[in-house]
Amino acid sequence: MKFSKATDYALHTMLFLTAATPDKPVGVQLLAEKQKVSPTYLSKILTKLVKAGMIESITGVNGGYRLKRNWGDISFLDIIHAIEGSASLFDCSFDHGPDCPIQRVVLAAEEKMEEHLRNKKMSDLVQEMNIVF
Amino acid sequence: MKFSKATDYALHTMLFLTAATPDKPVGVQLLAEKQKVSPTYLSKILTKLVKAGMIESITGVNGGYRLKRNWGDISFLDIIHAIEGSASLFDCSFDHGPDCPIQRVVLAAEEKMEEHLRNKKMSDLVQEMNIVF
DNA sequence: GCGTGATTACTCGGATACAAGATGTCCGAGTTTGAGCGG
DNA sequence: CCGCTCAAACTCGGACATCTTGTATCCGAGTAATCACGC
Repeated sequence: MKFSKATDYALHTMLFLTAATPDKPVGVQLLAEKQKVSPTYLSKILTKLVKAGMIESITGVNGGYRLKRNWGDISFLDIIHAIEGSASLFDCSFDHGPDCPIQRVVLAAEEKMEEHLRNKKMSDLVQEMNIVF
Repeated sequence: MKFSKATDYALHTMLFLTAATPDKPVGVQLLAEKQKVSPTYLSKILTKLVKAGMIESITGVNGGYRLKRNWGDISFLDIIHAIEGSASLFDCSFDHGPDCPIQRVVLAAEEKMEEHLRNKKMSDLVQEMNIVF
């Protein structure tokens, strides 16, 4: 029960892209270098974000990744779901009737967390901090 | 990022023990049978709960597991932490100064979830449901 | 009837096996920019 | 100066390799109740 490193990388990359100029794409090499991770691995992670429609990739020379137009709407939860999947954190494997009271409690708790993550946008962070990235 | 099955088993076992008579120990065989899991594996999980001080094991014939005296205080969070460990869900591996804004957001969200789990006790569940176990 | 020992029904802990997922690397393929070169 | 070609700088995607963790099993050891047996 832990967020994967991939999520860590994805969040930081999104923060960086949000803080950067939105027009120019940023190469995966630069992004990887900042976070001390191999470019190919980071590229694999970012592909998921592309498929989720948050960023787009520009191929060719001076290519890289760039935010899509709808940024500002992108929340922490969106990014986490894109990487980790959006399945619920808990599956009761025991069949005691239609619904499990334990599952109900845990899912309610999970919902609390997701609500917080849903309300936090990347753009909020950029505002409140002087970019030390 | 998912709760392990071990946590599932632990929660259900605790619910069962809470609902059962507190005096008599319950054999691991019965507990395992209910949840369709091997007794040896379940025993390994319950050992963690013993070490966390929630239950105690009675060796010998008619032995088994039994709640400790302080039940009623035991929350979902206690059980989950006993199984999964109490490390935080997120570690920022990037060093941008003293604290990471991303980490702050995620940990705050985690705290929301934990708060909910901390306030839910096993005894609450037993009351509100007619035991279908 | 009563003590004593053996049997039985349990849990405990370590060692081990297995599977799945996270992490990371490598390489071939496609794409765009830009430089070089010939006209 | 213009256009063509080619190399370089990129990302993309699949196929691996590796490592960690979760899941599960097996077995020997210890323990307590109970049963059997002999006195």
